[in-house]
Amino acid sequence: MAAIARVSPKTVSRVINRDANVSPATKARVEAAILETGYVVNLAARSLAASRSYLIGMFMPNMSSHYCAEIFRGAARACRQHGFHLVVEEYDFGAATVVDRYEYGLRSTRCEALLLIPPVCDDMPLLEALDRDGVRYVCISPGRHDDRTTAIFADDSQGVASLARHLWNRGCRRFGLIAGPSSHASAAIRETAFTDTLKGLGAGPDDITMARPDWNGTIAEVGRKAALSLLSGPQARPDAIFAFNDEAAIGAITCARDLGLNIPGDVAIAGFDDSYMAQLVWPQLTTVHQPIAEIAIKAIQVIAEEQPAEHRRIYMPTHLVVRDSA
Amino acid sequence: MAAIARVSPKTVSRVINRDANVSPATKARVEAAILETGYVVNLAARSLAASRSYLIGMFMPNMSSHYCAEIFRGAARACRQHGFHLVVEEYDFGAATVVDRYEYGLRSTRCEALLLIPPVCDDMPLLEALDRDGVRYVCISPGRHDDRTTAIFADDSQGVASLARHLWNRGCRRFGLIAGPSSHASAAIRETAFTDTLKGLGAGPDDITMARPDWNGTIAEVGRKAALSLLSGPQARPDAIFAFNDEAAIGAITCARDLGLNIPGDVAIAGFDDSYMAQLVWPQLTTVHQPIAEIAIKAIQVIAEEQPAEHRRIYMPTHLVVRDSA
DNA sequence: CTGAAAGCGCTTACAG
DNA sequence: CTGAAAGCGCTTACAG
Repeated sequence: MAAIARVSPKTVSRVINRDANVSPATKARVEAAILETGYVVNLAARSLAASRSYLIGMFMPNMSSHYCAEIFRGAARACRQHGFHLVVEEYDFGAATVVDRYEYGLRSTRCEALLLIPPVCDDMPLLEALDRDGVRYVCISPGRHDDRTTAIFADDSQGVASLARHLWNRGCRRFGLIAGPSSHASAAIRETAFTDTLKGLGAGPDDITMARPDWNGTIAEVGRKAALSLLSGPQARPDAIFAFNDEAAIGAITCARDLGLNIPGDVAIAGFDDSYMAQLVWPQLTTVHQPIAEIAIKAIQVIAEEQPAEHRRIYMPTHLVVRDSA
Repeated sequence: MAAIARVSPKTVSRVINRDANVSPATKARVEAAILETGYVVNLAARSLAASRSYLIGMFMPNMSSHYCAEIFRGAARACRQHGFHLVVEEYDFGAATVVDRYEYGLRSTRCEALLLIPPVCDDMPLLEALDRDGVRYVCISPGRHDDRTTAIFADDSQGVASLARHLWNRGCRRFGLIAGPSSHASAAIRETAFTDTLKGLGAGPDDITMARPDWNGTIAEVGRKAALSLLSGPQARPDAIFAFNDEAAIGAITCARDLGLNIPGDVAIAGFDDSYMAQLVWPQLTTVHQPIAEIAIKAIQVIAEEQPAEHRRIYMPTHLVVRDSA
C-alpha cells in the first residue's frame, strides 16, 4: 500500500484517519492506491498501536425475544454509525457468574465500553471488575444506580399514566392490576403510576385490586392465573385489567376468554411493551410502547460522545398504543 | 507478568496456550503470577501476531424476533465454547448493500468466518468478497448452494410430514395450505412435504386447496386474508389449515375466530417454527419445532472444527409439537 | 506537509 | 524445557 502510493505508512494512516495535514496530491495518490488494492485498515493492529479496541461489548440478554432483538438492532446500528463494532458475549444465567464470563471471555477483547441490560446491570462484582479495568459502561433500566455511571430509562410512568386515563375515559371504574416481579425495578414504577393516576381521577382504594403472582413458569401462564384470581375472586369483577407486560396481558386475555367474557366489552385488558405479539393476538392488545431499540441507540451514543456529567439519567419517552383490547 | 514470574514472554505464552513443554515448576510460577496480576491475554496483540482474529461475524438478521434471538443465543454460546468472539454487524436491508457493510465495516475486524442467514447467505457479491478475502462462511438454509461451502438446513420435510399425518389421523380430510413467499426456499419444501404426505395417505387433488398470497404487509395479516379466501371460498370449507409459519397461522386463527368457527373443532390450524408466540395465542398453536439455536451452534461447530469436505449439507431434525389448535 | 524511529503485546520460527 | 530475535500492521511522539 504505502509503497504503491509512494508514501510512508504514516501518511497512509493520515489519509485513512482523515488527518487534514495531507497535500491534495498525496491524498489523491493514496486514495487511488487504496481503491486499487482494496486496502482496509487492520483493526487488531490499530487497536494494539492506539490502545483503543473500537469494540463495545454486550452480554446476551435473558429477556423476551422481542426485547433481545430490538436491543441488538439498536445497538448494532448505533455501533456502526459511531465506528464501533459490537461484540456479544454469551451468558446463560445460572451456569456461571457474569463476572466470570467477563474475566475469562470479554475481557481479552479489551472492549472500550459495555452496554449493560437487566439483570446484569445490577451485578456488583461485574461493575467492580469493569471499574477496576477502566471499562466504561452504560446501564439500561438498572435497579440500583449511583451517579458515577449513566443510565437510560424508559419513562414508564408517562405511558402508564396515559393508559390509566384512557381506561378511565372509556368508562372503566373497577381496575385489576397484575403486578410484575418485585425484582424488576420497573414493576413498582408501573404500579405506582397506574394507581396514582387513577386515584387522581377519582378512583377509591377499593376500586383497584392487586394481583401479586409468584413469577414462576411462563409469563403468559402467570398472567392467566393472576387474571383468574382477579376475575373470579370475591371482589366485584374488574372492568379493566392492566398487566405488567404484554405477555402477562396475553395470559389475561386467555383467561377472560376461558370465562366467556367479552374483551373489551366485559373487561378491557392492557399490557406494557408493545411487543411484536401485541399485534398478533386476538383481540389486538392495547399497550404502552417502549422504545427499546432507541434506548440501545442512546446508550451507544452516550458511550461514543462521552456526554458530560450532567446527563446521568436519561429518560426515553413511552407512549400509549390503543388497539382493540382496551 | 513475565518479569514477575521470572520467565520470558514466550514462556508465558506457552502457559496461556497450554503448551505441554513447560516444566511443572515454571508452569506453577507463571500461573501464580497470572492469578496475582489478573493477567488476561490481549486479543488484538495475539490476533496481530498469529494472523488469527478469533472473531466470527454475523449480520443482523431481518427475521422474526424469535428467530433473531435464537440465532444469537446459539451463536454466542457456541462461540464461547470454541474460543471465538461474536461480532454483529448492522445491516438494515434497503439502505446499503450487504457487501458494502462488509467492505466498510466487518472486513477491518478480519473475522475468521461468517455465519450467514437468509437472505444474506444468497448474496453473490458478498460471497465473492468473502472468497476473495479467504474468509470462510457457513450458510443457514441458503436458497442456492454449491459444494464449496457448508450449509445447515432444518429438515422441514420430516416435521411437516409428521404434521400432515397427525392431521389425517385426527380425521381431517379437506386441507388448506397457506404457501410461503416463493423467495423463501423453505416454502416449496414445506408445501411439497405436506401435499406429498397427504397424497400418500389417500388425499385426492381436490382435497387440498392452495392459497398463494402476496407477501406484503405483516405476516399475520397476510395469513388472515389467505385463511379468509380458504374458509369462505367457493370450494368445500377445509377442516384443516397448514400455514407456512406460525405468524401466518396466528393470522388464520384470527380469521377463523372472526368467522365464528371453532378451533380445532370446525377447522384445525397449524403453523411452522414453534416460535415463542405459539404458546401465547389462544388456542395454543400446534406447529413444527425448528431448532434455530441448535442450527447456529452447529454452524459455529463446523467453523471451529473445520469439518471435512463430505459434510457439505447438514440437516437438523424438526419435530411436531401438538398443542390445542390441531 | 511528510517521514524515521520506536513500540503496542503478542506469536512464529529458531536455536540451544 | 526455555529464550532471544524478529515481526505482525498499525499509531504515537517527534523531527524536519
